[in-house]
Amino acid sequence: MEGILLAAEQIVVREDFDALSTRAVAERAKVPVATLYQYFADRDAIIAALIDRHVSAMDVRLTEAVAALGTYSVRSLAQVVVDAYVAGYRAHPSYVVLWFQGRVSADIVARVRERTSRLAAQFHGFALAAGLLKPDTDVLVLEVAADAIDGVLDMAYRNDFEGDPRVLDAGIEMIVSYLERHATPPGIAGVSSSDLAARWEPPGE
Amino acid sequence: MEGILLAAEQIVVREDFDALSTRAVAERAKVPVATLYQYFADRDAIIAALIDRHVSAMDVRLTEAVAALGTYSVRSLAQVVVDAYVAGYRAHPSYVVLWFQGRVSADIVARVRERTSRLAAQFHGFALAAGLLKPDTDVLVLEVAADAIDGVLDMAYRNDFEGDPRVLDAGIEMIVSYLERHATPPGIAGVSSSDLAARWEPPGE
Amino acid sequence: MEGILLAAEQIVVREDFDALSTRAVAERAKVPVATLYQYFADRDAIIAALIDRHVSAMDVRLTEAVAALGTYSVRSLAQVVVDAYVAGYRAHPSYVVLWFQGRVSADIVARVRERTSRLAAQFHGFALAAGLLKPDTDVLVLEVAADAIDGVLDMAYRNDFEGDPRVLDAGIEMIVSYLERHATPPGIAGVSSSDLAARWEPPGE
Amino acid sequence: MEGILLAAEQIVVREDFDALSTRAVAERAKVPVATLYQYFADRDAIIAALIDRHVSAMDVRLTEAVAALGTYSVRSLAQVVVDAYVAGYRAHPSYVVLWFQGRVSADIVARVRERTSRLAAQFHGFALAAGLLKPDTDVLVLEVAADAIDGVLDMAYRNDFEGDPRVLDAGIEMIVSYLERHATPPGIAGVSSSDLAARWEPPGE
DNA sequence: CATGAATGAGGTTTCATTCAT
DNA sequence: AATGAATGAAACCTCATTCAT
Repeated sequence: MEGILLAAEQIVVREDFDALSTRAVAERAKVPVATLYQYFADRDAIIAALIDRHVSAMDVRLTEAVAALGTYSVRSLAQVVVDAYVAGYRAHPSYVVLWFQGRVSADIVARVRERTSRLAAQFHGFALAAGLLKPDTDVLVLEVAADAIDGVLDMAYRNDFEGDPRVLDAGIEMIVSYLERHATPPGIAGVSSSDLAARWEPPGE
Repeated sequence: MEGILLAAEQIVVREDFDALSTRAVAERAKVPVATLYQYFADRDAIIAALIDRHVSAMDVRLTEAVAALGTYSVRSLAQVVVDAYVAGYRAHPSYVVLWFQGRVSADIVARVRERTSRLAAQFHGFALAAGLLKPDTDVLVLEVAADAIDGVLDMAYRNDFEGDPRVLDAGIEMIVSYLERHATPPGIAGVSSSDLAARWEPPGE
Repeated sequence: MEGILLAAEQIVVREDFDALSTRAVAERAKVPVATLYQYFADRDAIIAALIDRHVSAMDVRLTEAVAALGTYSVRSLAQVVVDAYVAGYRAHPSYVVLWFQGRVSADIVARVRERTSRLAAQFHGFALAAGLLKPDTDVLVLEVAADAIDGVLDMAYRNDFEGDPRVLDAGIEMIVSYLERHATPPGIAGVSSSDLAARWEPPGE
Repeated sequence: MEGILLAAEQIVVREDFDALSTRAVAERAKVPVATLYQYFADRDAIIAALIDRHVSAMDVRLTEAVAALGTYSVRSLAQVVVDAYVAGYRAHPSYVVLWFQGRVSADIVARVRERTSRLAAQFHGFALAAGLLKPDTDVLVLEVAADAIDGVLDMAYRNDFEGDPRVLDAGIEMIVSYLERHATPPGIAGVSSSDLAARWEPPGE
């Protein structure tokens, strides 16, 4: 079962998403196709499991990276998020393909969207409590920003398997400029972690 | 041959991109499958032809929309580009699917990228001649912006078949803020078309 | 094990005979598939057990119904047999499917045939002893009649899940007309149960 | 395409109906499986084509046999119908399996039923015009009789691949006794073909 | 006695493409 | 130029059964 997911990941990274067929996974994992169906209801379930892994790993990375920040500002938050993704993609190149091409069934799309909303809500709560965003800032702003980060990463990785750094930098610029419209002066200038009014909480399941 | 492309477009818009099989196209066009191969080398060639149509139509729209502007600024340019795309998608819903899911073969990807570069170069030439961007602005800036617009549209249409207007607005905001970093004061404030130092030239084939 | 057979029955009645897979049975019985093989040699053995249940239940019904008759004639016997089956099918709709589609392996076919012969012999012995059929009537006549009743029921239930009453009535008419060719005058006119020369014996296992 | 149907027939007669898989047909016909789908929409279409052949051949046999009768009575009609089927089954043993196990999809069931109705109507029209059945005889009687003949044949062939002649004879007895209840005296005694008031017409499509 | 895990064999269907006519 | 016919390859999935634990 571990082996199956590993094989699926390897296929995705060495070939492309469309190559992720049950046959190919089975062959690479060196198990009969029927064995796949012991662990996964169908092909979509394999993709979903892969994406879930990705999401979990990314959430851990993100949480830790944010917690480790020395200075909190909308810029440093945007930067740290993008950096976490980039680090994650570097460690597991399959994530790039999975994340941007794997939203294949309605079920998976819904799960990814739900997760984006959860993240946005978490950042919204934190940024407001910490005084980085104006008190009347709508959650929507963070949802759009989250989507934008997703889009920037898509752009950066679409044509460049390593993630085009110019696109990444430009993307961060764009997002920061958008967020700063809703930021407080400290949210723009930055607040030292020791002066922070709120604690960053890891997301619960 | 016209009929074949028409059929292909209808399939893409009524079903989805994966439904664009040679058999489906032939059936809808009411020609035998073998006949497709008289006009197109293979399935990818059909997709490429479809995308070429899209690109041509969009380029015409874009060119005309830019030429018709009353006031030129980086903001009005960004806005008019996004508007042109939105209008194009509204007129031909198949474009949404084609554009964001049709980049299927390396050949097609290369063509799309080449076209983005061409557009970016054109805008770069115009904006510099018209004094909207600082003279030392690199073409890169406009390529990144062009990619960003593409990404914003992708975001806006990914989850919402009509194009999420909030995402579109936020996206324009982001792009404008990025471009204004490289803009001249008139590029920010806007220049009346009658005072324009340069002419906007339609792109040649 | 009771649960397994119950599950199998439910599947047959809610879906159809082809849905009676080991997996489906195990799932519905909430036991692992492997556990089925503790109680049954293979899939056919489950079907056979199901049919055996059906046969036993039907035999009990039949025996009691015949024993309860007030007047004995070939007509009343044919009628009571068909009625007993119809009542059985009404009580256990799974029997319809099982009986007419369940003869799947040579083993099961042989068992069903053996049972038909047994029933025919029993009726033959009784009818002769009771003076309802001419003394020289061959067992064959009753075997054919038994098969005919089976056929009539098949006909009646093949197209109509409730059993087409017109077909049932016509079928009884046909069988009676056939049996009356071999019947004695009392076998046609009917004999009161109190005047009966022979006792109806329940079939032994 | 001829070869495909031939192969399908051979499989049905040498193995059984469940062995009629696309793979098996293709193998025996020595064509790739994909070729089947050039001529048949799916597996059911193959079965349907087989049954259609059967029906057509049987209808021809039936029509000719009835037309060749010297004496017309309900008995001779019942006999000739059963004889025609028996001769058909002898010539093409696959028909037995097809006819009694091939009614697998709703579509096929409907077609078979429609054909039975057509035949019944045809016999009804003829027998009334020829004065063999009482003028007020309902079509229903002939539909039930047609079903009964079907049932008798099923019985006769179910356990005996050659068709048990005792069952066939007994079956004819049953059907005749049923039909004679609705027959006119000439319908019972028989009418010479030269004295017949009506002509037997082949069924049109 | 119970069962998680594994699996070989097979099921139906679709695909893009070629080629002789 | 047009096309009917053919097809190799692959897609996803289900099945009954075994066996080591």
